Amino acid sequence: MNNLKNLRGTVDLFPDQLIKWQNVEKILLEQLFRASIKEIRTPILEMTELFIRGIGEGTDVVSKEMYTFLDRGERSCTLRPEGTASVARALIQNGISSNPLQKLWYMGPMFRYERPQAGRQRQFHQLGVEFIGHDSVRSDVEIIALAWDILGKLGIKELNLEINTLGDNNDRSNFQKSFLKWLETNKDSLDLDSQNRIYKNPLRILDSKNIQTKKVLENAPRLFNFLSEKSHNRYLDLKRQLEVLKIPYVENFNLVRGLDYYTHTAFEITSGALGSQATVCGGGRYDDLIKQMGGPNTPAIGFAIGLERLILLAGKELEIPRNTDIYIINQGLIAESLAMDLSRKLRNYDLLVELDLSGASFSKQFKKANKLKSKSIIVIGEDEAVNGEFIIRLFDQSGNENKEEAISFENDIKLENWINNNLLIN
RNA sequence: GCGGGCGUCGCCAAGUGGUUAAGGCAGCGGCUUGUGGCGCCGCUAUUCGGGGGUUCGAAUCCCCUCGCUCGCCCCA
Repeated sequence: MNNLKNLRGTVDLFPDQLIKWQNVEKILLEQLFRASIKEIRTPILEMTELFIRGIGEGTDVVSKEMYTFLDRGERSCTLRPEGTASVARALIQNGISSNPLQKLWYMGPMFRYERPQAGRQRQFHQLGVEFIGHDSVRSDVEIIALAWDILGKLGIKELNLEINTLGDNNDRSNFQKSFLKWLETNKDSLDLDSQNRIYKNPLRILDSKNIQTKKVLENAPRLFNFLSEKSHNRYLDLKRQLEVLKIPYVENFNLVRGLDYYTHTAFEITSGALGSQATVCGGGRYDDLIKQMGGPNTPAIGFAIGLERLILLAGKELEIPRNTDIYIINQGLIAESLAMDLSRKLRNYDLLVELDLSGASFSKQFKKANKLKSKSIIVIGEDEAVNGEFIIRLFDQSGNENKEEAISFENDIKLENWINNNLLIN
């Protein structure tokens, strides 16, 4: 008995499923290309320290969800749980000042040790976009619009955009002082999880889903009231610009992202179709991160889209594979090499060509071609090998006689004409 | 990390203590020894996620374990 299995929370993807992945990725890449956003690739494995400093020690991601181990050189390594910290590190390390304004994207696997469920795996994939060095409200708007449009391009309906502002460092520490006092006096009315967060990560308490806690929080001080005039105006401007673009949003004053580095704008795009893992896209501004990590003072904003959740939401039309254009039926020693040679020649065209390698009877090979819904077939057997010409035939599912032609192995012009007239029309 | 549901062939499943574990799809072989669809015929689980136990007897009952799934938590 084979007891080798994939690790929990990881999956194997097979061709049938990957059609949808490939189609989705193709649309994503096209949108990013058109918006002139450039790709960056950073290592999947990084020093553990990077995430502790970048994401924040108090976060759940860092404190209990990382895949961390010692390598053979006794260095503590971690499989990346998200992409932003690595991008920031790479930019700082390679000299950010020579290119202070950048629009970047990345895509790839991320790892978090969590209990798997629908839309949540231990190895999952994210597309992330980061605008580095941009501090204008317009960059916030472009980031949000980009995320919104990408999801729209994939035909995903019924999405909700939630926005909030977290203010700058100053606003937040003013708020936290007052909030902490309030938490201490109201500690007993909070749920246990929230009580545990009071000193570790008080902001997250705002995002609690506990009904009782939610109710009590209604009387808590609001971050919004601690915003400086500048921060406040920034937020109003963001809303105004979103309205101009007719991007519908809902304000959620309790929206706090789970990673420590966010400032000002925070947003999430959710879908009811995903069950409890409703967030398909999350992002926000992180003006202090790069400086905190030892780089120059560089504002930035970004988002990440969860690809597994995106695949769940994307339409069925993206699951349809392209059918074979030409299926080459062949048998016999000479015929088989002629067939192989012809298949190579056919790769010069935008055609999906499959060479039958089974050596099975012609009947079997025909059945296979039929099963694959091949648009046409080429037959090469001993007769064809002797005569120096092959038969190419249009081939529809009904099994009726179809237009066919004998073409010499040397007559490339005739072959090309036949392809142009019969296969490349639409 | 905590709670609920589930686990029979590659996929979908019937079977809830009693001789050989239905059926469908897919796959393979044949009818057609070199020509498709459709159709017809045949083959494909010594075994019920894994391990232990109860019993004359277990896929069916009990325990443990693994996995999936839903919710909590967290997040994308």
